[in-house]
Amino acid sequence: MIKFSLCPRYEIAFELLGKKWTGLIIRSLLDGPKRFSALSEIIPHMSAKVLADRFKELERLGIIVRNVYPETPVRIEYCLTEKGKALQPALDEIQKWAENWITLDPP
Amino acid sequence: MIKFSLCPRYEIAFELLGKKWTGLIIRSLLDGPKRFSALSEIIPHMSAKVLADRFKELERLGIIVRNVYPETPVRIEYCLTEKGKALQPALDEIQKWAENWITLDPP
DNA sequence: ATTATATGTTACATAAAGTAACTAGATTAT
DNA sequence: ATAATCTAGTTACTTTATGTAACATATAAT
Repeated sequence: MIKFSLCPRYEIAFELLGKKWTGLIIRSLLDGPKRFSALSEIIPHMSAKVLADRFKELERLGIIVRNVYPETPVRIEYCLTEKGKALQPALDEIQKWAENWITLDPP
Repeated sequence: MIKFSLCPRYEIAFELLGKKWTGLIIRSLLDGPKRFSALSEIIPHMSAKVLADRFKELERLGIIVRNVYPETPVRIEYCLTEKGKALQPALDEIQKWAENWITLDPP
């Protein structure tokens, strides 16, 4: 009997996207480079601790780069790489799905 | 100043996909209905506890249905709804991204 | 020296996931 | 009748991930 199994690359992709906040961080950065404080405002329920963790992991995986501008006060921007930008079609499809199938609770 | 913010439906979509194992479970079910033990074999590192939790949540969200066949021994199948099947394009794009950008460690 | 600002870090608390043993209900074997 | 088997979970307990709020560091302006 042939056993169905998942693609290992797909599994690795979901080690990333299957973590809380990651999909929101990357989508925010598709809009353009952003700094730490800006991301914190865009995703207010995410703690600074987790944002720092995610930035480190995304940088390690080559999905974002950290750019330091020694102004005053210092400005640090996080920017998607080609690998990161290449996630846009996938995240756009999730957006489409959400618009078609998610109903918001009435306020 | 206009503040960039994320689509609430997209955020809800990632409350789902941003949980460990969810993306793998749904992708497996796109292949056809499957039972508890089959999923456990397809995703061997996932515990039965979490699989039971995910099945309950996915059913609550209307993404899967649980079908009971009173054979002997009992057979229970989990099957994607239209809402669940509609995730296929998104997961296919993640698959494409993974094939283009994820390199596997050499064995 | 004091203040201000951005970018984080740290210590501690709670929630989520992992592990391994166990349960329930329905056959089937002894 | 009792024990063994099978699927589909559950339970008690441990470990990991995330949340919270206070603190640290670097730079420059006052």
